Amino acid sequence: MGRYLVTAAWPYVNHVPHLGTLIGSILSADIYARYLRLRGHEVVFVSGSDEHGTPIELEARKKGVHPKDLTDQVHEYNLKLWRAYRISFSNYTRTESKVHKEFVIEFMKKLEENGYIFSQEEVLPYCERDKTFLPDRFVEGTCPYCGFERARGDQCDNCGRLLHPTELKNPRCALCGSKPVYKTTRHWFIDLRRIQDRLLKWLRDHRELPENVKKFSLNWVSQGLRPRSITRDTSWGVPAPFKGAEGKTIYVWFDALLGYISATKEYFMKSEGDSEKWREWWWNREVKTLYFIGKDNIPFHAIIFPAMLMASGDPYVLPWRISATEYLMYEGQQFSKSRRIGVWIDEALEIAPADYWRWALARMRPEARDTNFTWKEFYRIVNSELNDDIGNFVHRVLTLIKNRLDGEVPEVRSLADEDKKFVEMVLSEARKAMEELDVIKIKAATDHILEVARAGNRFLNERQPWKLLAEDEEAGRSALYAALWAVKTLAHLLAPFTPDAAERLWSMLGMEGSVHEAIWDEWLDKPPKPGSKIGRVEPLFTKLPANFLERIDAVIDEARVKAATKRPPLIRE
RNA sequence: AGCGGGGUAGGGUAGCCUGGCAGCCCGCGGGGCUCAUAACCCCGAGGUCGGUGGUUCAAAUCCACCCCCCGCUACCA
Repeated sequence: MGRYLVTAAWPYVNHVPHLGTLIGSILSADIYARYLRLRGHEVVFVSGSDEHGTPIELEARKKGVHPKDLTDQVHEYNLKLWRAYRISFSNYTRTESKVHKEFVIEFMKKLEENGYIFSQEEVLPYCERDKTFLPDRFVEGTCPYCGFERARGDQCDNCGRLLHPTELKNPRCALCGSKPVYKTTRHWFIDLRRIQDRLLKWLRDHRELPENVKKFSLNWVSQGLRPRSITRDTSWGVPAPFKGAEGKTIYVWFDALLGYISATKEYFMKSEGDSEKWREWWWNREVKTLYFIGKDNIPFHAIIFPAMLMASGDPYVLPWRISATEYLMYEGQQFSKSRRIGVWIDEALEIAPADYWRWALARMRPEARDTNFTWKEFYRIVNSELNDDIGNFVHRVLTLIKNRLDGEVPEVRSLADEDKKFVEMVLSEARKAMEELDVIKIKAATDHILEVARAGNRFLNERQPWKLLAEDEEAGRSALYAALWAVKTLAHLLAPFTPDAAERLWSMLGMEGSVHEAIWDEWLDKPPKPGSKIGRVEPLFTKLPANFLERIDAVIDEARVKAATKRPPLIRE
């Protein structure tokens, strides 16, 4: 038994998360956290709302409210959504929490004490009308290379050239359109150069990082790290604790990354009233830490975060595994809040239950390349995989036992050879699912779950227990017992993926307790208990209506309307 | 432009590290079964493995160059 700290990237709460955010970090992490618990490990699973930063400040300003009003509402709403999606957080907190802010301040002071912080003057674009410094991408203008009129200060979206805001012709503030001026300001930097060698060695020797993360990071670090600014001229955020930095805040990324630690601290404070216990997890080399993120986040988790931990001088455990997904596309396009492309996770729940989304998104998890979410694929996964393959197999077996054996799990002296062979095959698929999960191949694991159901269907067709029972009762009972064993195996395997359905199946099987507490290492090989009574049998899943795809536009519209009424006022459209 | 990832039947994917008849799911065509949620099972058709060149007895797999998609490039998060 080990200790695992599972983390999911913190959603940025300028809006409700979309499906890509869900599978990219939080749902993947949840499936994994559930899996680890089912393997008997001690798990702390944390995440939280990422609240600071310019985009939220501006969004709030646009709505005429304080940023905290906005993030209060979105945070509370997201909490409800995570519950609805059965995300099994130990703690889902926020960057505005007291524990977090204090932690960040202490941590930053430590970096300064250790000599990793220095300050330097910079000349940055400033909007006098909005009274704010503008991040590069908030300066718009005409691209000096291709003439595109809506080029951003960091990059031209038309020709792809990297730009600097001073290069833009007719520069203007992206918010109000007025011409920015340049003002001198002082910022504080973390000197990553001093950690470069340690970081390089750590990356090189790392055996658990996936290829894509490792290569990318090694390459980046070997090219030489530069100091990185960690303060911003804004009041929205964690106050920068450095001497002379009054009125400035910590750059949102550095604050958010430390949330993994502060969330753990807060968890033990809340659950055990212990404000020191977090160190048993973070200052402990035996603890394995996992990070579930999207591919755009690799540098922050594989370079900057470990660098910060090293620079602290404290014995922090460095990332053990970082699972970076590619992107989920929506019908061939990027999800986009501003262009209203995609489905948001509250809207999704108005279309299908959480279990269906959890399974479908796991099946579409972009593990190797960007993956396209299509309604056609969603429909196929729900109707043909969940219902036809899994749900119907379960239903076949349970109704047979209900109708032919009085709903009682049969006593079988010894399984017939072909039944034994089938059970062995089922258990071997379960082991394969575990092997895939052990290396965080979540999608591949679901293949083995489906294979159990498919093999089960094949087995029923071949053995025809309904016929056997009439010809040779003992043989029929043996076959049904084997089939039931497969159903029980499915209940275990489905638990991390479709927790509600797995639990319902568990009780249909007449099992006691919760499937989520049945540790696989102890339970998976256990045969169904003869004599126990099958509970009320009902379909595990139901299909999406046959005309679902035809009327998908209407379905989405209805879902949007319904979801909108439940949203807090500041994010209602 | 540089760096990382990816391109495999109509769609979704495995295989690539370590070369040996290109595997699986959906869809499609045909058949079977009747326990079950109009389900399930079997058989079949469908591939210039992004392109070109090379190494090799043999290349999806190794090498070189090129094309396309995504991400990052240090002030979006």
